[in-house]
Amino acid sequence: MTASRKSPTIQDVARHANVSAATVSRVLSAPERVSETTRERVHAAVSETGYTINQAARSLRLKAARTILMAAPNIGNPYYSTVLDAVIGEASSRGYSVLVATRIGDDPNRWLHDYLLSTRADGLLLFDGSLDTNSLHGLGAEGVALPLVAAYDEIPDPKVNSVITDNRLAAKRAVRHLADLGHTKIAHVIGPSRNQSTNERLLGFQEAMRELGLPVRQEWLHPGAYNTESGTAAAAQFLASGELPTAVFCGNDEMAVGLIHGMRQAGIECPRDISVVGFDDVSFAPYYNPPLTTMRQPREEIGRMATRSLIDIIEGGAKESDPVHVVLTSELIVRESTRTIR
Amino acid sequence: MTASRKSPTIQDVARHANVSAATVSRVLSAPERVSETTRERVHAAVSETGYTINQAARSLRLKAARTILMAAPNIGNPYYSTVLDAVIGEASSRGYSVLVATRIGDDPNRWLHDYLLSTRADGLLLFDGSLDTNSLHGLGAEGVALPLVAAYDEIPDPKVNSVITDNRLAAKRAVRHLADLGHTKIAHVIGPSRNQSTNERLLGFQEAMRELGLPVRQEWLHPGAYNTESGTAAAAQFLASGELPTAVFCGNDEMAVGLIHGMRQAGIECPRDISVVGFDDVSFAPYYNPPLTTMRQPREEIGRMATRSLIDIIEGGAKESDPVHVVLTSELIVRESTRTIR
DNA sequence: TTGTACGCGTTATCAC
DNA sequence: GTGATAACGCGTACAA
Repeated sequence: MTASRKSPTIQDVARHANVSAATVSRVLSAPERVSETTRERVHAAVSETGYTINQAARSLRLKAARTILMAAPNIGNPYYSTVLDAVIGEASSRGYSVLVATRIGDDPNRWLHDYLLSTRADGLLLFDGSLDTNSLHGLGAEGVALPLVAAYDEIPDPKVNSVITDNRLAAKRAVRHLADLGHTKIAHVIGPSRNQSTNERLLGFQEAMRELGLPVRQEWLHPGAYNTESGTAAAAQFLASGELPTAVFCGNDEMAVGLIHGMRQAGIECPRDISVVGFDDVSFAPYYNPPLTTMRQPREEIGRMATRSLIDIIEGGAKESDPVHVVLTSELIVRESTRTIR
Repeated sequence: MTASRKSPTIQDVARHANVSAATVSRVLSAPERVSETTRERVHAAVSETGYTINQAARSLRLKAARTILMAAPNIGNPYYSTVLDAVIGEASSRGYSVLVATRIGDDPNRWLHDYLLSTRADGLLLFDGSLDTNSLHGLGAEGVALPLVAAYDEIPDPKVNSVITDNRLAAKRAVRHLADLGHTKIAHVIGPSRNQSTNERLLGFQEAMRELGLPVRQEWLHPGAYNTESGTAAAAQFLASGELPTAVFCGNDEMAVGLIHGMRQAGIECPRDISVVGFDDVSFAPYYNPPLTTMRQPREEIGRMATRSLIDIIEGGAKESDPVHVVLTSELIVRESTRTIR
């Protein structure tokens, strides 16, 4: 209720404890370098005054914010939000805060400047596959080493640290699963084309089909957008294609669900009439009706590993020489949305 | 490739443009207060040097970080992630960054200190209903006005700004919908008890049942945790209760889905044998099988409004006198998981 | 073990 | 319209 008083500074604490500001600072960051008695006095003064360190001043002095930035295309998507959860867990356990940004806009360079080269964030966790790593790496070349971990897909630039999953291999395994069940008429719902993981999955699909000697029909390739709506649109497209595929490999679970929904509207039941494989194994996948067969992405693992690498890079200094490349494997989870062909 | 050079400061720009640092600062924040010609010269110097403002220094000087903090219990939950998406959208359109924190820990005071009273964030968006607003408000009383908007439920403390939904009313409407369909044996899957919205929904359920002259059976009340697992557990409990309810009102969609799944395992089909109403209308609700009847929460709206209020408070200074209280209404979305009783 | 003095990069204030 | 100057709060040589 009192009028808004200035928050206490390290000087105030120093006065309270009859020591210098430097000593207070030492108590807070290197307690062993100060005597037992003064340490106690300072601690008491800290709680008396309700002192909290001023992060802005600290960041200015240290040229580090102890904050990382996670950039994702759409945090409302369950995939990214699960990853974010893991990122926050790992980061905060190491004393880092997490800044989140979406919809990066058309000028990633300007944007990155704003965030990273401004003592706002010490490093970038890049989950946006639609971004060009060249323009990012260009930043690093300006003289400032940019701690960056890309965690969305096969990175073309080996200089960029990355945590990825084997999208292509995973896609092949999904298609093989369908083929093992006797399916030969297999369609694919593709993700957004700007996204690199999309392309890897498409490549895996095509590769598997070729290896199996199965034809890829253009009408059975639907360009989607990783959301339920495009799954439903895919269903409409396949329905209109004259002949119906007996199985569909979808680029993610949301599209799979949209597809199944759309098919059901037309009287085509999954898995009775059509088998569907999703991708990601989002939280509701096992609870869907039918429970979804899908490629599980180790989302928490991705978030954890990427964060760990990034902070290691930040703290270890920029060891430009040896970029980290982690490849995690996806797992086929067979549930009830796929079955042997009649 | 060059050795890591220091990033350019406002002084460097000033030298390049043959002006003082003060002028550069003015060009950046109040361009109209500087002549056309020097303005151009400064802009040129900015791009030549690749200058970016140092936010830490700026925050230190201004005592503001242009950053807000969103605290939520679990960002992996689709409910919060959708809200976060809206929060980020609104915040960035007003030039603010968003810091996200979960797992606040046992000492919210200390935690808030760290984040808020340290020029790291200018305000708090509180989505964690398990937190005690008293200890939060206590902070404000220490002399520092804490910009805070609580956005999870009916706030007991009228001094705290809030954006809420009418949970109790919404619960009543859900139950009435079931009763209108002829149901009298109605169960409820409750959310986590620490959460206040849970209690409001429970209260609404009980109130509606009383007004309808319907009995509330203890075995048909299941204490859940807002996740799919507890929905399945609820199904098991109801199955074991001797008599099965013909309808269930679930505290959120994830539990509804878990319940339907669990029931199906036991041969009880929804909506044939049991009607289910969820809460939230998460993204997959319309695509579930059966499409879920649910109370839609205006999640984006909640995120937007809360963020807007918070930033207004931050920028308008702490007008302690008139806290903002926004109540948004939920909407009943009737789909196919509910039907008239046989 | 502790204190002094300086600088991190910015903006507001006051002159000119 | 523009420049000089001080101050924001902290950490760290260096000195004692």
